[in-house]
Amino acid sequence: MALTETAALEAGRDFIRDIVAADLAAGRHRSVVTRFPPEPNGYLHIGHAKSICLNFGIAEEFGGRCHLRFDDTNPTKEEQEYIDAIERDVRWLGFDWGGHLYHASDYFEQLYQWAEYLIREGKAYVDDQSPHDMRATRGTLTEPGTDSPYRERSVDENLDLFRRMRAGEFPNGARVLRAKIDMASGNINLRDPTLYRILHAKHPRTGTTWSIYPSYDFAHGQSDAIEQITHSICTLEFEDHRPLYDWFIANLPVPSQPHQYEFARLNLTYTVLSKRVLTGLVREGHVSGWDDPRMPTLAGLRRRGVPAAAIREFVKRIGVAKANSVVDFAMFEHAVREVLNRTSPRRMAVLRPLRVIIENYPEDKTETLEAANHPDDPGAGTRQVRFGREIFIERDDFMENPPKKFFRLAPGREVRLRYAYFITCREVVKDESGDVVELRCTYDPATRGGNAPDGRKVQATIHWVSASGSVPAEVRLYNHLFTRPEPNAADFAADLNPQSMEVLTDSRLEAALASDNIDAAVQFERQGYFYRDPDSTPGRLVFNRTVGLRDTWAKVANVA
RNA sequence: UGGGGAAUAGUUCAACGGUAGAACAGCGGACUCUGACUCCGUUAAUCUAGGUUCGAAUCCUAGUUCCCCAGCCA
Repeated sequence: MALTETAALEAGRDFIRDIVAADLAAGRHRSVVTRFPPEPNGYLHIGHAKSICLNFGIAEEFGGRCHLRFDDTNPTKEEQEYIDAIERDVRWLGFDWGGHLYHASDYFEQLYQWAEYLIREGKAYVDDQSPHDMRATRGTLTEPGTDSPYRERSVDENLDLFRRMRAGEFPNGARVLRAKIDMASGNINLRDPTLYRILHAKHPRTGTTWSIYPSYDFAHGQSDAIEQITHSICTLEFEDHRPLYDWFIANLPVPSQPHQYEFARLNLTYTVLSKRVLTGLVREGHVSGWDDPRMPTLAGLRRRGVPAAAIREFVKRIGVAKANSVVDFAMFEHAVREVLNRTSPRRMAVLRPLRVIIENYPEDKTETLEAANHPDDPGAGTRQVRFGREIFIERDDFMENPPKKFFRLAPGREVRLRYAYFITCREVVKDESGDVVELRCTYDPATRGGNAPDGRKVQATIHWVSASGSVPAEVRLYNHLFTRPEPNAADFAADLNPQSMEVLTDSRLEAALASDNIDAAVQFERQGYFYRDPDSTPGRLVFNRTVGLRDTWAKVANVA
């Protein structure tokens, strides 16, 4: 099938898409088939999203298909929970494998038959060496290995032993099946790699049917071949497995000839994308779970309020190449803001409230004012917000002794309450310790809705909620999980940011937020994008900050 | 002293022998009922040394630096 020009333009170009396009143009394949092959031993993270978008994206753009295949060859590490989570997350990201859901374990019998085939061809043997001895005879990076004393067993003996391995006659670790390639190869993967190991373990799908399991190398390429995968795309660390991948394809009667291509995995500043580390964070309780909003997992990002579209947009922007790289986290935040700015309804919320009494506003009066749901999109409609004599503003929006560049409320100064009135600060009320606890202000009734008939200007517009028109809430602010741009994965606990989560317990939200039933992030005006957390109860809303708005004032304030 | 890869603005990615370009970040400005958004401007790069060529980021040679590989993990 041909690639449409618009799809090509939108997709952008990278060396892998170039290869696919060239293969199609040269007629090497009639259509492209890719696959995303996760091992179900953890949750998917944003690094996987890069691979998912690449594999499913290429299939989409070139009119082919992409399979979801679980690489479930190690039952000691894999769990059903992960299988379920991975399917959910790929779907959430926006991709569809149609009927093409597969498992390496679907091919266990075929793989086994191919292993016997290699034995009969004299290209595989059962090795009785212990793991320790195998390591010792493998050689080093600079010295060749030495042949196993079991390397020249007869085909019959190998077959017998291998069948007995399958039958479960031997304990874990007693023997392995190895390919007979070259113990002196400069590529260590070719020094008689292990094809099967004995593992008396229950597999999530095959149960106790098997007591031997194929290695990644023996399973992956052949699974690709069975599924007629044309382009098997993986990360750089598999580059020197490619000769082995090709060796199996060349030496086995497989139904197709897939090729492997490698790209650089994603790294992000202030983030660790390693299953080992992510699993450690969860198991050691540094986070509340795989879906903790500080986690770079898709589940965590989703709970934080990051839309799938933002992740796709981010992946599109970072490109695909073969050079190791670390992407600035700001690039990710930019993609999130870009999508959310376009799509999020606006609301007002006061995170750290400061009480304001409007002295000239009648005690018993309240009124409703109209506020736009999205200032740049009239089609988004409006909502009513309640105003009254007692309101709350953000503590940060008042300074008793403002520096030159501070435009917001200060004693004697007039500002606009968004969509409401101009107010002027008349008096600052403090407690015994000198902390500001309340402001006494006056409002100008003529400025209703936020415009002064006399055309006078104010320097700032601030957000607010009224005491009677708001509900209390908990708001969770997140910062980087790690303190350093490039955390030490080997000792990740040392680089954890103790301030990665700040919980505000007495925020107040515009009442509409209590009844909104929006399953997406909302912009709290002037602050950022926030998403309702499942910890919310009917009586107490909990919101997560997805990402803050750009804050140039913070920069100015920091410099001063 | 083995094998496999990679080197372009601060960061990520383009440029496929013919004017080194974009995005993010930074800086300056305009606009603004969000110090947001948007818009405008601006700083800033070909790892080094040779060679081929009218012309090299691109081809060749030598070197430098960085990454991956010695699981019965993937």
